[in-house]
Amino acid sequence: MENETVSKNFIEQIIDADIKEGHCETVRTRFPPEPNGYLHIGHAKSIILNYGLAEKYKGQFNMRFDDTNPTKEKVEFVESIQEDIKWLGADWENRLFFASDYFQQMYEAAVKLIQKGKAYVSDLNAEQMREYRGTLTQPGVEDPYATRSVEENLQLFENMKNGIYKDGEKVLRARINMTSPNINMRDPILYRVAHMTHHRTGDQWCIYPMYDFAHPIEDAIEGISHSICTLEFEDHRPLYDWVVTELEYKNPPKQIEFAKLYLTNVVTGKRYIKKLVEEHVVDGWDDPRLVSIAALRRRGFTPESIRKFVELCGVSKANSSVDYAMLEYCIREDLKLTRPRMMVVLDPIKLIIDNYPKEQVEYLEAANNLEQEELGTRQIPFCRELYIEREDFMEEPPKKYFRLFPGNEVRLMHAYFVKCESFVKDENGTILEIHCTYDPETKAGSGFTGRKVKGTIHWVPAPFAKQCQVRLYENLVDEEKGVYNKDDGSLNVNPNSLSILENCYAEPALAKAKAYDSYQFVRQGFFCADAKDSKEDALVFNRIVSLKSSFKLPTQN
RNA sequence: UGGGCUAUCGCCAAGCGGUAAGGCACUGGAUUUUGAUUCCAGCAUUCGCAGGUUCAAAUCCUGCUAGCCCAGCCA
Repeated sequence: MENETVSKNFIEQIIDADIKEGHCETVRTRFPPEPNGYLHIGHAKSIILNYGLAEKYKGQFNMRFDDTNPTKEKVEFVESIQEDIKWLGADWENRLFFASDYFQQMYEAAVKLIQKGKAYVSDLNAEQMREYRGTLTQPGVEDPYATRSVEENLQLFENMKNGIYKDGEKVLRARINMTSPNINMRDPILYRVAHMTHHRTGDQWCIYPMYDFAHPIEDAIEGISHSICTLEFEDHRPLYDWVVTELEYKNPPKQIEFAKLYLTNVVTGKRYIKKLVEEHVVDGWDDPRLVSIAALRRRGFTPESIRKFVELCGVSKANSSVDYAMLEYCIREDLKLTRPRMMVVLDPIKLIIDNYPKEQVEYLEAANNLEQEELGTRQIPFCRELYIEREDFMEEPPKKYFRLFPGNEVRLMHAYFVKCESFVKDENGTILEIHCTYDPETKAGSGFTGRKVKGTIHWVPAPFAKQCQVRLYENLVDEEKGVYNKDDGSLNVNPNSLSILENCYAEPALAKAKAYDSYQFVRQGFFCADAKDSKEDALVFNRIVSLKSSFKLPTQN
């Protein structure tokens, strides 16, 4: 639609050059998670990046589970991950792969390296391995088993595969350079022994390839052109290239690294979230205050808003933390013209229209979205007793308060002008009810232009309103103190991250809200029916995000 | 103290030797049946710092400084 010229990110520039120079004919990307947890907003960046690149270059996007370590993986996660990616809209068509499907090829690749004299079996245990590896500043020392013959290595490796050895007893190492300044090149381990049942291959294998060996092979087998990963793998690139070169793949994939997406004031650490779940601070991994894909979905974020957000953030190699306000902007932007704007009173106070006949009810037609006519209209019953927002009335208003106060007239949205005549207080000074008179001539849609009124407030007809629960959210962690406690590294949890309002009143049309249905509640924000807890006769709404507001009550001093 | 990477507005981010895009946030002002939206205007003489090359440098060179990553038989 819009033809704004968006500058290309550095990855697109690399791809352009690769195509121009003939390094690759088609673009093929992949998203390769290990099924060991739930996906979060950071993964969304990678998914959308990889999928988007495939789309832009008319290539293909593969889904691949990097399941090379059975000690950490669960089928539960291979399911939730697929669900989340589908929801985000990244379509892998029929290309769903598992690294474990390539175990035989990886085994053969290892044999090939042994035959080339590029790999050997070592008996060093983990501790010795660490000692021989050296440190960041000291070079490593040659493995005493590095001199074994090809024949012996072949036999030993086969024994490893056949389950002759216990876990940790032997490993297969690449023969590269023990004195490399890059620790990853100091004869990295290619295969380890693990007598463990794999969630897909069962007990077929008792040796499993390491990431650095497996990943380039997976990419090469699938014909990936650009293997995009995060910055911490930069030091692994020489090894990645070593593997595809030694294995002599014809059009080897190219690894490109980008910076992860961090959001300000959110919790992403797995162990922190685990603790929050265990301590019941949050209601599971999909608690709406979290930023897992499941949590964002439950909160009411849309795939479009997440995609927009990732696009807005851009891609670079600079570590950065994106302001949460950017995410809020994206969801407001998506919902503002696509969702009905309804009236819900969160903190009710009764308003009685003294000059409106007691038993009378009239049905007012209201546009669902004044900026989007296609969204249609609805009928709202109007009668003598209404609820309005407690904060929309003040006995003694400050300057520039243009809501209800004694003697002032406001517009009831979609209805009439009402003027405050009196109010009732109890002995504690709490306002119990407000009495108004209405002017029949000011009916909405009547074309009345006799006078203007500065304030418009929302309302709900008391006898017809649906009582519901509304959940308001703030950051899970304290914005002032920072996410982590400086002393012990614990989380600075915000005690007000969740407010549950039980006594809210929604206009009748909201009774049909189903799981994930979202709306604008006029003057309050965007809300979504909670997928877990909202029931037909016990509605629960999550506030996705508030509306922006430049209104501030002057603080008394 | 080895190696790799990064530094452009409060937060992201373009820029690729010809004189600082854009978005978010923020600040005015107009319109408004949401103090929302929309609209219009403002928002880096300066690119981590210091030198150098050049008619010309955020872009090239040199030297610093700061931050991130690497010593799993994790990915």
